[in-house]
Amino acid sequence: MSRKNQTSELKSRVMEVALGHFSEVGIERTNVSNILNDAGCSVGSLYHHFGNKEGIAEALFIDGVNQFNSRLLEALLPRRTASTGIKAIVTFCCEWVTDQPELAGFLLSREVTLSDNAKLELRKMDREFGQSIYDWFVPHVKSGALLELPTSMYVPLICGSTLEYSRLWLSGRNNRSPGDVASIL
Amino acid sequence: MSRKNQTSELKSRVMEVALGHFSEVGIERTNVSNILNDAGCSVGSLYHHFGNKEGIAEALFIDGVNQFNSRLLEALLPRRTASTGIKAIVTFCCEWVTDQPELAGFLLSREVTLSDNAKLELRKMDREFGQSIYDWFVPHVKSGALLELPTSMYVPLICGSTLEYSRLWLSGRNNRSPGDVASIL
DNA sequence: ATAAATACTAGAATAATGTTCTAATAAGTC
DNA sequence: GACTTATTAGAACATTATTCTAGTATTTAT
Repeated sequence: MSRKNQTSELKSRVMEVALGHFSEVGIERTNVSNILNDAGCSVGSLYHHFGNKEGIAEALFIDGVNQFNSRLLEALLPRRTASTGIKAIVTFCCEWVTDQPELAGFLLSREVTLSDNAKLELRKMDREFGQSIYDWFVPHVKSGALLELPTSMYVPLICGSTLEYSRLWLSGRNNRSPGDVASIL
Repeated sequence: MSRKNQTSELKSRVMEVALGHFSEVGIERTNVSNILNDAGCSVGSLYHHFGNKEGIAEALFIDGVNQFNSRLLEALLPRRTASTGIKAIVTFCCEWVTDQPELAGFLLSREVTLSDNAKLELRKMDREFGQSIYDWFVPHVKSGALLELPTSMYVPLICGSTLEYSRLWLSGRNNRSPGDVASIL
């Protein structure tokens, strides 16, 4: 195997293993040595690729947000009416959380403290994502199908309840999964 | 000063200082030694009173939830109609977050990993709080003023958007405080 | 094809820091 | 006033993330 492949395989193996530990006991309480053992990685390699323990969390976080954003857009953009669009967003959130509870829990926990670099990258992703969403929204606000509100309020209003329910489910405080609830929506 | 007073003063001094550090850089990245210095507390005392670093976070968490719950009930219980009640909850959340951003951020971050003991205590608080809320709700559901839904869905539906907006504001991602938004509600 | 440069791996050594432990001190109690 | 208990103190300890030096494989340039 070429080195590139070998390397990227090692990285994703580390990230996969780390996510398991992080979501089970939190970042602080997972030992680097456990990750090393489970992923079959040496100390040197890990620190070469990720810098430090937070670096793994950061990579996971950015990957996760990227995946979430692009899938959400896939679900939203084809919709032609305000109502089907909003429903698509809500349904997508519910299903995404239910399908990958570990990753969802990790992202929603906000346990990660991002480096300045990661913050910049995330802000860039935010802007691009926000712009795509905005473009979809504009015609529906203009047509009067959706209320005109300060832009910062749409996301919390549309996703807030769903995410809050998801948090409760992820922490084991209610039984029906968001995906299950969404299916009767 | 009596020892009891001295002790409880030391404890709250430690908690106050710790909250400052926690909300600034997170639990993991605050050094116990910084807390000790800033609070004027010895290693022995701190570990005697709190057990370990997480113990401080736990105490802060439980205190915070207690305070939030009791104040919310004060705001809700006097309301006589479904609509004024729901509005009271939303307004209260917005104002509470805005008034004590550090504590709110700390609670919403869910950075704390609770010990089994703390979980039990919290569950007990949850039950009592839930019961009080439930008692207020019942008549309004019966009268048809509020939809009948699975109980686990009321809190996310009523508070989710607000809390999500709060999280965004607390992380510096939008400018208008929840309290400010609520004032035009 | 060979040399030079680069990317990566390895794990022992180190440093940082949370926690324990023993002794001393002060407050409360009988 | 003696005794018990709660609290304080900080040096010693243990854990664990991270650094560092050396070595190995892979790519690139000549």
